[in-house]
Amino acid sequence: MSTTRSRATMKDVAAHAGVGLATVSRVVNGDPNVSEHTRAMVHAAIASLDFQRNDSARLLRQGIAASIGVILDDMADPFFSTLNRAVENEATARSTLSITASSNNEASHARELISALCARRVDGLIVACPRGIDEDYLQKEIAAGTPMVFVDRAPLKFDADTVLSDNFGGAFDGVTHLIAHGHQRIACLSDSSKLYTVNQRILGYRRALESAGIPYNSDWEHADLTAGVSLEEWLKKISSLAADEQPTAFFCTNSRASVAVLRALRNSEATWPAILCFDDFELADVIEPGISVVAQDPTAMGELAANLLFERLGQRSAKQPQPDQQQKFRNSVVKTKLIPRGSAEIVL
Amino acid sequence: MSTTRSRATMKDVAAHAGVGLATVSRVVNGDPNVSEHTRAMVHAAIASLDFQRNDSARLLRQGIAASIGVILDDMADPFFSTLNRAVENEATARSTLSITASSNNEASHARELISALCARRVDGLIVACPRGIDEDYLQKEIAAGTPMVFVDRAPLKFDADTVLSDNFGGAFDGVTHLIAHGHQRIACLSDSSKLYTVNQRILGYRRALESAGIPYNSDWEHADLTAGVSLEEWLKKISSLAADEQPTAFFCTNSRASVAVLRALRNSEATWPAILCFDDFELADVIEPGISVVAQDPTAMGELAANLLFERLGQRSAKQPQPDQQQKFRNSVVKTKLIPRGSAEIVL
DNA sequence: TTGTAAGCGTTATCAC
DNA sequence: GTGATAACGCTTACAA
Repeated sequence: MSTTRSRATMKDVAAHAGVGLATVSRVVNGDPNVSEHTRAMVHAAIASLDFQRNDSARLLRQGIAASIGVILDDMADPFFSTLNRAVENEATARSTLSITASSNNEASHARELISALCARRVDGLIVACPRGIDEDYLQKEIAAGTPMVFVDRAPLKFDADTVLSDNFGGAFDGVTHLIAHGHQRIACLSDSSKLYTVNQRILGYRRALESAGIPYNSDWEHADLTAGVSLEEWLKKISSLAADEQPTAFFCTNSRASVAVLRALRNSEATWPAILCFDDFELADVIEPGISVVAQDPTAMGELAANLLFERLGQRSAKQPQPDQQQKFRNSVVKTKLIPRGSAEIVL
Repeated sequence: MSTTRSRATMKDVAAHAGVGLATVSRVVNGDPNVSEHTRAMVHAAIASLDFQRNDSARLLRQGIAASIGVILDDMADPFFSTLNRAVENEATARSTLSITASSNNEASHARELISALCARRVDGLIVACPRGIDEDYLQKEIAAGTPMVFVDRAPLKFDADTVLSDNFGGAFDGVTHLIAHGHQRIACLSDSSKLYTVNQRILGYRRALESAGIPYNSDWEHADLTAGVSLEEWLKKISSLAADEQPTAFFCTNSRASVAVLRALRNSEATWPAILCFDDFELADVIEPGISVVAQDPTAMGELAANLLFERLGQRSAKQPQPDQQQKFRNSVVKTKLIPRGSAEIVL
């Protein structure tokens, strides 16, 4: 009952039970080749010493970590936390620990996290890699034996396993949906055009306009809510246009943009245009009118990524397979889904 | 450039550089007692072999993990993800890895996670412990040498370090705020009354009524949105009352309840009562009217918990301190903050 | 069935 | 300065 200085080891258990170290190990691991008697002795010793096997020592010996790293932008973002949850589930199902870290989408921070996890010899990594990260470094770690699956964004300089959303297609379909509801003047509002995903969605937006034969107007593409013309100013500018010059619909390319736009509209006098947002968010159906969205499927993405990673881990531990087999990377694209809730189906 | 079978070890580096193993260790750890020449040789070998120190081996030897575990209900919940982020920051500042896991607020799952992390000998744990968890087990692990700090909810059977929100006080102040705005008939809507936090808030609600001399009406306390009378039915029942019998204000005791209530109101014909929600949420200010909330401070909670834990870890590694000093647990209560946004300031 | 001993990749304590 | 060598706590041949 007194404060134990430190946890009991197998050696302690062995001594206490008057048996050899290996026997304790056998008992702990359920090896059948132990007599009933000794097994009982060992169990008694284990109980009386509150022994619990030290997994890090075991794993060191076995040369595996039984853990994977998951590096995403921000766990507070529902998209990433849902994706992470899916990975966590897959990992748990394989008795593997998933170690999560938020990079804040900063290249240097992500690199540090990856480095820290590789130093601990995690078996593999699932990474949403920030723009500008040192890709040579990533490649080096992969070559050194830590497989990585990239989610949401792919590295630019080299081929790898990837799981991405259908950003382009989703945006295309969404904007086409707006067009189908009679909109011709459609604005495109983005958080930061520097993000890969946002960029793809902008391209999808442009292509949809193009396909419908609608002229492109660069004034309607507000690319960065933080720099240049602020969203409020932009809204004011738009409102001051003649009625038949104003956009009748807004396409928001990510949830940050969506929130900013909704907040700005809420605080302005402007009549609400039709709105379609890329990425679903809680309460989207509670706002009046319900916000129509192009929903991603982070759960599917997480599952796919995890399965891909564990497949790699499996074939790594197997006898060296055909050397070129190793190089075949898989690139999955997960479909998005348009969810109409009213806001995009308005005809002005 | 060929696929390295496995990562280089210090032994490999030593051989490659033609020096002893210990020397490599010295170089890697920046020990000054190494000649310039050998240092250069070793660095060359390290570079050519792409050597990276195996931290798990190092940590095993040093008997520490340089990592802590964080077990919370659900990382997708903004309250917990924000709390976790604060812990993560504190840990990073101490070169410590924080390993996060979601218990889903299930006792058995939480126990498994705690067990898995203790088996890996994390240095300590920050836990939001689910109701019904085996507290004897927790106590055993703590006694065995893994300090734990409990956040959001405290264990019932034993004393420990805790960091809690001022659930009672926050609810009391919130409901008092409603009363100050002329409300007398105030309903209290909860997700599940089985949650400790929700219970405290319900008690705060009752006490506020009592303090104001307002009679308590058990019909207005809808304790469980999932069981018994569904929220929709309850709303209908309430609406059918005479106008001067209906509650004029709703107090929602957690964010799940808030969302459910807002959604139900949105889909009903009822005129909106005054609304006050415990726990802030994104878009609370975008909904019309802006939702007033009693905001918690998960960042402060995470910081406090982490600091408490690291303090314990510090005094553990120090020479055995006064044995009774060890037993003084700290119980912090973090204040909440009332944020009026309009919904609670309505006078019907 | 059981014990001894050699690792896993480090760090730490010695000698030299 | 430098290099053996013994830990750390475990698994796993290999003997007995």
